[in-house]
Formats: sequence, structure tokens, C-alpha cells
Amino acid sequence: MGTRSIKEVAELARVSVGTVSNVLNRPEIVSPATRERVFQAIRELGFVRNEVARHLRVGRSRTVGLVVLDVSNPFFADVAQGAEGPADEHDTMVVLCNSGADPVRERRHLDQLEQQRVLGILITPVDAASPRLTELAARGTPVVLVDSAASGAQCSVAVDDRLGGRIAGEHLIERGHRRIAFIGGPPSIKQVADRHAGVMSAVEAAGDGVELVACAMPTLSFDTGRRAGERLAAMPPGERPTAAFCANDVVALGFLQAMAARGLRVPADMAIVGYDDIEFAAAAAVPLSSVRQPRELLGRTAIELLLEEVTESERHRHRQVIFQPDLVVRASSEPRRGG
Amino acid sequence: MGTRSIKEVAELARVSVGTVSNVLNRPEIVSPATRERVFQAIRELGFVRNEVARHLRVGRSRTVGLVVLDVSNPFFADVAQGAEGPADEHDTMVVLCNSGADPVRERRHLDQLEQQRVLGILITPVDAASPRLTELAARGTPVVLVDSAASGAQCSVAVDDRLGGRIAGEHLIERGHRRIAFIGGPPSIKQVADRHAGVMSAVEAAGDGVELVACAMPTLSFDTGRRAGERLAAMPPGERPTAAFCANDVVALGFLQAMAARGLRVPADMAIVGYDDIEFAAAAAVPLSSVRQPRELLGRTAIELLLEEVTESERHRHRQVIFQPDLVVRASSEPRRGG
DNA sequence: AGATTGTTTTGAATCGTCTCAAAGACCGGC
DNA sequence: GCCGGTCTTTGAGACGATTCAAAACAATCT
Repeated sequence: MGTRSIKEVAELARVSVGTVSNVLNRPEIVSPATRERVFQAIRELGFVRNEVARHLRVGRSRTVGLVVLDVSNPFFADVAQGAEGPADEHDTMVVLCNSGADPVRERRHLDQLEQQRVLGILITPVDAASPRLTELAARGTPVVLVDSAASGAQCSVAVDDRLGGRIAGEHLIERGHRRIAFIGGPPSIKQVADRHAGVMSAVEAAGDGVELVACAMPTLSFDTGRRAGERLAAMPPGERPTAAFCANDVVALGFLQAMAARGLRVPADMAIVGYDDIEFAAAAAVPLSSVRQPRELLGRTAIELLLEEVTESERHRHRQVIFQPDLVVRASSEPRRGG
Repeated sequence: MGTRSIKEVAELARVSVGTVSNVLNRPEIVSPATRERVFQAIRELGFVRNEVARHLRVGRSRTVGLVVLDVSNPFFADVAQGAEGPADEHDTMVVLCNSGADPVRERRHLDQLEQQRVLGILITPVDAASPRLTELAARGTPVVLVDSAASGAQCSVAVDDRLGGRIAGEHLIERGHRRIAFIGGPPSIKQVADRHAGVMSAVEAAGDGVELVACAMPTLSFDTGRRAGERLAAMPPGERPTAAFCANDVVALGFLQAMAARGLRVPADMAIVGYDDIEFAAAAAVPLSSVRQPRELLGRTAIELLLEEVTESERHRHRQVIFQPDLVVRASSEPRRGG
């Protein structure tokens, strides 16, 4: 194998290993002549520092793991992108891990990250209450919850999903809808549960005559949305809800597609509001109304909290940051024609 | 810090460190009684194996890096998902790194991955000809190019982009278009150049009367598509191409949005063909015709090649796998009404 | 020349785990 | 009580980089 060690560099440059290490880490303390000789040897051998050994000795990695529910949801791509800026500045590497909303895979990723002794973990958990998360923190791997509020024992960055759900619900009610569907994923996912609770509170506040039809699906995918859409489309027009609030935009886009396929008009026959306001929402068949979240800001803030925790380790106080969502109204929920 | 070492476990279980290591790695060779005692100690201390130290000793990591051009492009999410299956089976972890098509960031990721001595790297390079890639391989980190054909010195998995471009071009020409725009990204990206060359060859084969208007943009984003769309929309109708072939679907979706915003009808005023056939393509304002790539299969095959290379190390022969794309025709390029 | 101070360089110890030759335990048979 | 043969367990090196006390060297002043 072509990997060279610091020792070989030392031999070639005719200095001790300590000196090579110094050249690598504190070049200013070694004399220009020696330094140059070492650099020369490094170049000649194609030496690449073994970060693993370094990490073992130093005891701290320069990698943080970001575990997301679904890499293929652009929402998470944006969160990841937001995290990369501050990470770069602290020359830290962000690695993305996909749990696919599967507790088993999430577990495996967490195990692996802990075993690798990463600097810390940013995670959108499948189950925020899982003891695994607090265990991690207790054993020395700081964890920041992303898009999910923590209860005090750890840092978190979230958006008020209840509020988001309520805003969406109020908007649809105001537009004259009386029978509203909530297309959600597994209620074990906090975001889903909160958005549901939010829209529910709006419906309840509107009093009699307005009702919510919950449609819990097993996942939060495009296909899920499509299937839910087909199910609703198959209902007799009298019973069918006239509006749907989808737990996220990916689901909403699938739902929208099903409407088109079944010949239902959006928003005339079915109004739709999504969640996240991903870039594609505006570009959909019918531009999608959506509850906007500050995606990049979530990622950015999360990693800042993590780095803060790592730096101040001693006197660190966990913080729970909460952002406010807002509604972006587009064609998919324009005023209904026939009140 | 709450991290325990194998030594502490050994003390508590009153065995030697070697035995603990055996329990961890080859439990069958240690007697049931001792094994149980060790497990007990592990549980009691909350011991988590330090993968870093293990890796240093064993010399081989169980992580592979997947470096992509753009995490927020669902195409790459699907490739990543494809890679995860076989990876799991070899209990290997796939970490996703985003170069954002920026050579500097790509470089930084590669450096970091090499320093971490990962098992190997899957990469969709910004520049496939970069010497960095062969250096890596020469120094012992196997590299498999993804979605980009290698010239023999390494493994690669790709889709025939020239063919894809040609198919798209032929399709539009057959539909009666005589002035076709190619909306591309930086030609330094191999995929873009090949797709361009492909559509160009179709146009040339069609002979006089058909022409290609190349529109090279700096990036391959949604916004790029939108800007290109606006630029074309601003052209006088006589000069304006009647069809656009976009270098990927994300660009195509942006382009489509610009058409809608400027009041141009798709496909009547402007036909569109995208590339990748991401899930959202079918769900767009006007369902998008697109050149389909076997996304998951790309990822799956790439990691299989990598694992193969790692396993057979000695007698490994690099392979270049090439898949065929095919065209999925949807509304955005339906036959033109007025021939 | 010797003492003093400051600058460079050295090299042994260390991080946590794995490996493997060797030692130990145990058993049945004589 | 000893022998040969299985099973188990042991513990002393690695692995590659960092650290830091101490040694070596250089420059300046008496």
C-alpha cells in the first residue's frame, strides 16, 4: 500500500518524528530550513496525514454526523447545506446519514457515529424521546436535535410545528373549507404529530361545522401522497374533503399528482397546502401553498449550537431555539369559487 | 467524559484485555461463562467500542465516502439510496459529502476522506480528469467514478450521456422542432458536455434546417433553469427556439417555471425535455419528458464495484459499467399542434 | 572560557484496540 | 502421577500521530 507514515518522512528528512509532527501542527516553531526539508520529504513521499491516529491521540474528531429522516427530501438537503457553512469555518466535516425514518437504521447510524467518536451529532430523530439520544449525550457525544424541540436536557433547533399546522388550518377554513383532510405520516414522528395537533386546534377553534379527516400513512414519501390522493379521490364527492393539508411538500406533490390523474381540479375540487416550502413546491403542476420553514437557518443554527457546546463544554447551558413558520399562499389554495 | 475503555471492562470482568477483545470480535472462541461476565461488565459500564483505535490497528475503515455534485438534486439522493443496500450487507457506512460542483470543496472532501483512510470513495467528480483521483487510487484509496466514465485506470459506473442527449434531440426533431435550445451547466462537467454532444449529433444528423442554440450556464440549479427560461422568453418569437433540452430535471423544472411566469405555453410555445427522470419530473406543472437513468442501480453497482475491488485487491481488474438511458415522453414534449 | 538566555530538536510515553505466540487449565487414559 | 491433546486465557507488541520534559545547540555577555 502506498501509505507513508510520519516516521518515513522523518527518516527521509533526517529529523525526528516529533519535528515532523511540529511542522504539521505548529510550523512556526520550527526553523525555516528544517521546515522546508520536511515539506520536501512530504511531497516526495506523497505523505498524507493519518487522521485516525491523530484522532486517537488527540481524542477529538473533526467530523459531525447529520442524521436525517430522508435524504431524498430536498428539505433536508437544504438543512445540510445550511450546516456546512459554519462547519467549514471550523474546519469540520459534515457527513450526512440517512435513517429513512427507520428506527433500526437510525440506531445503526448512531452506533456507528458514536463508535467513531465524532465531535457531535445533529439529528432529526424518528423518535425524539428515545433514550438512545440522552445516552449518547451522557457518554460524551453532544447531540443537537434538528427540527424537533428538546425538553431541556439537550440543545435543539426547531420550528413551531403546531403553529404551522394551525396557520395552515386557519387559512383553509378562512377559504371556506369545512371538511379538511390531514395527510400525515406515522404519528410517532414528532413533526407529524405537531402539525396534526396544530391543524386540529384550528378546526376545533372554528367550532361545529368544520371537521378534520385524519389520514395517517406509514411513510412521508411522494408515493404516500399519491396513494392518499387516490383514496380521497375515490370517495363520493359529497363525503370527500374539499381541502388537504399535507404533512410535507413531498407528500403534497404526490397528492397533487393523484388529483391530476383522477381528473380532480386543484384548487376547485381540492385545495392543497403543503409544508416546508421546498423549491419544487413553487414549480408544481399547480404551484403549491406551503408552510415555510427557514431551512438553511435550521442547519446553520444547529451546528452553531453544537460547536458552542463543544467549545464551552464546561459551563454550557442547553438551549432550545424555536423559529416561527409562515404560510406562502399559491394557486393550490386560492379562494374557492363557489363559497 | 463517560467513555470507557476495553481495559476498564477487563478489570471489572477480571479478565485480560485480550479476552475482552475476543468477546467483541470472536465471541465463539471464549467460554460461555467468561463471555457472559464480560458482556455484563460492558453493559454495566456502558462501554462503546472505540472504532478509531480499532481502525488504526486493523488498518481498514468500514466507511465509504460518496461525494456528489449536489445533495439537493434528488437524482443523487436516489444514487445514495441505491448504494446503501449493499453497504449495509457488508456492514459498511456510506457518508454523503456535497461538493456543490465546486472543485475547492470537492478537494477538501477528498482530502478529508483520504486522511480518514476510508475504505473507498464513490464520486461524481467535478472534473473526471483531475489527477487527484488517480493519486488517491495510487496511494491506496480505491475510487469508483459514478455517473462518469473512467478511461481504464479505475472503475466507473455511468450512463451513456451522449446517447441520452441524442435520443432527446431526435425526439424533439421528430416532433417537428427546428430550433432547439440546450440549457446546460458548465461544460467542464462531463455529463453536461456529453449530453450536449449527444443532442448536437442528432441535430447535425438531421441536416440543414435544424439548429441548436447552446445556452451554457454557470451551475445546474433550479434557479439556473429559471434564468435561462427568462432569457429565452425575452427573445422575439421568430428567433426563439421552440424546444429546450435541459441538462437535468432540476434545471428543466426551473425553466418550466419561467415559461409559466412569462405566459408561454408548454409544449405549444416551448417543448421541454429534461434529464434524470427524478420523481418530481412527473409531477411538474406540465409533466416533464425526461431521459431516464437507472438511479438506484447506479449507486448499487458503484458500491458493488468498490467492495469487489477492496476484496480482491490483488487480482482486480478495473471495470467500466455503462448503462443505457431511455426517454420517458410526457406532456412537456407532446406532438406540436401546427406541425 | 564560562555563564546565561533563548531557540530547536529529540525521543519516550501515550491514546484504545487487535494479534498471536505462549502459557494455563482441564480431561481422559495409562 | 504423568502424558498428550483440546480449549481458554494471557500479555507484550504493534498501529501512527501528538506531547512535553529534557537535551542540544546558538548567541550574547562577563
